[in-house]
Amino acid sequence: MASFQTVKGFRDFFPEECALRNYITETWRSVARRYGFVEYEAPLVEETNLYRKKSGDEITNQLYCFLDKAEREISLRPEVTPSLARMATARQRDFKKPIKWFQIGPCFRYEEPQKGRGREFIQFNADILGDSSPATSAELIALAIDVVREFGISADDFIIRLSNREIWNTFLADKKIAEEHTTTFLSIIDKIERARPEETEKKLGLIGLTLAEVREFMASTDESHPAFAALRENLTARGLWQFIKIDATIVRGLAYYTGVVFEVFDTKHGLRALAGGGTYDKLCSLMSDGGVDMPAAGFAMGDVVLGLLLKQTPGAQMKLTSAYLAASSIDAFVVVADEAQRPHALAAVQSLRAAGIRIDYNFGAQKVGKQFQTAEDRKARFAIVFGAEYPEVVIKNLLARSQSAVPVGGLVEEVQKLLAEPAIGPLIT
RNA sequence: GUGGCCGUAGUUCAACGGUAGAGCCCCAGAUUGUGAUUCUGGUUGUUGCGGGUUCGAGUCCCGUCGGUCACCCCA
Repeated sequence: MASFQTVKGFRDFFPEECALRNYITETWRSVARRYGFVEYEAPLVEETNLYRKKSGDEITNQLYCFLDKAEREISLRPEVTPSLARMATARQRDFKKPIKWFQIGPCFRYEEPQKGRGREFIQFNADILGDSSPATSAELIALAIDVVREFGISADDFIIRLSNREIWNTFLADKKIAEEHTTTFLSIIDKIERARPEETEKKLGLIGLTLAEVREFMASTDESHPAFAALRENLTARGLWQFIKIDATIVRGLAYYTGVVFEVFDTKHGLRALAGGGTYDKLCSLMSDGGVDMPAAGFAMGDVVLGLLLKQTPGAQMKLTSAYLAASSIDAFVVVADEAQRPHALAAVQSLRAAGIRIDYNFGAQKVGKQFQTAEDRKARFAIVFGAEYPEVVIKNLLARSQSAVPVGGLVEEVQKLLAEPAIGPLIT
């Protein structure tokens, strides 16, 4: 038994998990680029005050924070948006608007680990700054949809729940409710499906509302509401409106959202939110003390819930499996059948690798049968045998179980030619 | 931060309060130039850690660390 364990809530990435992580991050990156987003990165740690300034209690009591050797208050980043706002406002004149940026990297939250939640997770952030039109939200939602679909998760498997905080602002204004109650009110709405009705009624009563009138307003809010008109037109033109479900209870806890808010959920497994985001037009102004007033919108997607969903969705799992195979397999295994030929085999190993072919071999003398077994275990397509017949070498196709001999001088070209052919072999491996 | 369940070999799990075991994995051999199957042999533990009860604790009690699930909230 090892003396050390991982720190609570952190995880090891053994090759299988690492392949999953890489597959997820590479997919995020490729789809984001397809949408014209450019990658950036921010520090893993920031002054704790950066997060205090931006957020309500939700984030700050989940901060993974500590004092460094110079007694500075430091936090591991719980999210990247505050850093983004700091970076973007600091140099906003250097970039043409709209700024379309994405980021992929670990974030940390100090909370109790549970299903779909650790203290470390990898997050994908996509944000658009400097354009306040509904087209930004539409672009982000479209990106979120295409990212999820790229993993092999189909329209049956997920849904976007969409709302807009402005409909509640209008509602409160109509009811003559003071603006100071807005935050309290939104947190009641956020919990309305989970809390007991009597309690909700009581809390609403304190700010001068009844549950009945709130419910009536919610029931009357659907996709025909004017607040969604432009977004609906945009996403309908893209053929993506079918993924949207209007849900007025989506307000999102983070205090800084101002308009459109949305969350991505799976439809079959009751998992936590896959992704969430919205518009946050005031954040840049807040973070720059009024220096830069720049509209913004964005969303974040985490790797943990997504990974759970990928493993549970058949179409997604096939892609996942082939990504793992591609990450762990080699093209050919060099078998040293006669130790006297090892120097020649090593020379060939180097030549093959220089040509970009993935090659492995056994470090020391080993029975030929064992070497073939290793080649099989490594999912190599070919075994290349160096034996007494050198300078002839034998190339064996491990799937078709056929073999041929070539002079060593033509080995690299021959292997390249064979690898270019489609793999043929037993369907069941 | 609060609560439930769990912690035994690399791994999955057994073991009535009474000598810590099995399958798989791994290594070697049967098989000295060809992959399966099979067979044989072998390595591996301060039972997470620390106290307590007991003649005796993997087992019961307390604490602690970790895992897991839920609350809270969210990626």
